[in-house]
Amino acid sequence: MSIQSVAEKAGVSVATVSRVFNFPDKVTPATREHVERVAGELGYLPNSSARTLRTQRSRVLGVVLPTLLNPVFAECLQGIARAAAAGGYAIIPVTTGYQLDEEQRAVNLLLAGNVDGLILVVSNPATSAALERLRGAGLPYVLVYNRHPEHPCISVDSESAVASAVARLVELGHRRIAMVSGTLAASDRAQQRWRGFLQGMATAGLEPPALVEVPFIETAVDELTRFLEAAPRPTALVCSNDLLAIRSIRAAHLSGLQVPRDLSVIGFDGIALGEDLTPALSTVTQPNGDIGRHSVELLVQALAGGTVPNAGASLVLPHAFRAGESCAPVP
Amino acid sequence: MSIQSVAEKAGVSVATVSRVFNFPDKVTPATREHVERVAGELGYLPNSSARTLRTQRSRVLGVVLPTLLNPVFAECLQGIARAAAAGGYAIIPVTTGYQLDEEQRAVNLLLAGNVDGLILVVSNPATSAALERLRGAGLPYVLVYNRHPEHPCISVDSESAVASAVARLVELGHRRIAMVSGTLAASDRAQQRWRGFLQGMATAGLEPPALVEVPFIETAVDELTRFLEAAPRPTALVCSNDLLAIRSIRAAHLSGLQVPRDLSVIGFDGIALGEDLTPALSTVTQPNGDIGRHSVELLVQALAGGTVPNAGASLVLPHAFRAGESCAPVP
DNA sequence: CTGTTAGCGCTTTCAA
DNA sequence: TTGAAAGCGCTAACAG
Repeated sequence: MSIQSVAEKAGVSVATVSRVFNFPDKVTPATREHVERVAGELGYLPNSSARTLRTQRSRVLGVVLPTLLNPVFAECLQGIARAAAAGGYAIIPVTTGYQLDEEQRAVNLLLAGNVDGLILVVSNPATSAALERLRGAGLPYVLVYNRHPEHPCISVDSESAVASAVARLVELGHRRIAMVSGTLAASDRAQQRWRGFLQGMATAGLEPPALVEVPFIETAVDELTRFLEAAPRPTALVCSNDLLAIRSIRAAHLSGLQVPRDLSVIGFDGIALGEDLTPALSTVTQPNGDIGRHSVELLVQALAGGTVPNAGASLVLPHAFRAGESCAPVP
Repeated sequence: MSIQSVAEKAGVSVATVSRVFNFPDKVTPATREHVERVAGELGYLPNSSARTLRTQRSRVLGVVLPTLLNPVFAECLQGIARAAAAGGYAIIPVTTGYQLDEEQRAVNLLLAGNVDGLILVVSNPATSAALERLRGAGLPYVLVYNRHPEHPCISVDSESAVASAVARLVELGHRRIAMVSGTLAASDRAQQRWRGFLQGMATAGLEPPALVEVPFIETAVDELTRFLEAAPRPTALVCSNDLLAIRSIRAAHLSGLQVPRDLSVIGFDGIALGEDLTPALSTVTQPNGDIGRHSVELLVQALAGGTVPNAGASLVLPHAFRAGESCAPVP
């Protein structure tokens, strides 16, 4: 089904058919209706490759994410998908599994794939080769979750978010508070959250706190269990993300500790599922869907204006503390 | 950066450059290396739209899913993404929010988007207009999770899976067992699971059991709470999916019931997160990633052979029961 | 082994 | 308002 066949069947030129689909008002209502009817009968759909080739716009956005297995990113992608659809864009998501080489591969793939722009979360914007390459290519992009002064980023202020989470724990009487995180080196978010933690502890005048770095998510529970069984154990845990918080609660349980009675746990991310858990997860919520939505809007806006989003367009969205039930006063 | 400029700079014809990228062995090693170097210097990447237009193959697969907010589908999509990438395909996912009209819209969008094939979960294959349209279009597709004798489907035998889950509960001494499900009318999976439940109960010679239909996932907990507080309350719940099971446990908690001491709960889906909960979720696991992977492989295989997957290629993958901790004997 | 060339389906001047 | 025609970048005959 090509524009050609529609034109023939309708007895008009291909240019007219094209106009009917692209600039309906540039065509007499009569011919327009006629063409539309014929096109409908033939089940004609404009070929998007041909259109892309001609216009140099694919109306496709690439999305690079670490994984879909963490609901944070699934929620964000959902937000991206909705906003993109609303704006007439399709998306091509690629996951990297937190691996730098996959990050590269993903960007290359998308660069070769004729996407109009890219939304991505990289391990670390300051050092990402993929990001460098992307910037070099001149393709519009927006980072999500990452924060960096030289790139357009949609993020939240993790640092102060974690600091105030610590303050809450301190108010509840906690003094021995530890942080649980994935590998710091692997993620600027983890680093920011750790800094927020240090800052919160310093503000409260508390001891240099412990960091439990959990390199492999699969073994998190084992490591945490070990940590919780060593004395003196903390009375509260601040976790770098909700998945880790959930695993920490599990580890506490395996160590015979009850949350929040014996141990308070705070997560970070605000995944929807946290609210349905028992105890409901106390966490710093990020507007994951909105983060996705804004990234699309920023990109689409720039695309429409023929510009490239720059660092000045960065957005820091509001975070919040969801009280939940996994935090309690020290007895 | 076009093939043309590479050809000129390398002093060869465009055909040669094309061959270097598509059939490297059809070119002298010398020229090949030369062209590759020049292409590298120029940062040349073949334009995929032009290629698609010419070859009529986009190497893109469309994916239609209800939502990414349920980890089942996120896990499946992750499997799809991996397998697709491995096979040299990109994916365009579209979510429908369980809405029939969105299902239509998604299929139309993808049909117009030059995808080579579609992977989809529809509400009900027997009645889906979108599926009908798709079949009419002659585009290769595979259903996932759905089951229907006239379509190629990757699924598990939910019916017997639920039946045997019921049998386990019966072994544990349960007699008053209820099922918790989303709207039956909205999903063939829910219907299959309900049938499995009925069958399991019948086999055990138990009373016509209760069904708690939860139309809106947001209000699930309220409804469940009400149900659990009415007498005589069940001693066990079989839930149509893990999210519902998690909410059921929450509802039990809100009603002052402890799981599994006062109430046993079994889920369905086997989302990874279930293992990290406390109590760990007892559930019927589906190989979500594999379901995705197989759907891609089936599609890619058909695509390679120039055929269309048909109902005969359907796969029923093995399910399993993950014992977890949310089930216990009746005291 | 390499080059020439037609044409995939569409949009977009430019003329009529 | 409509049409003719060029050309987006690539692949695949076909010829050499």
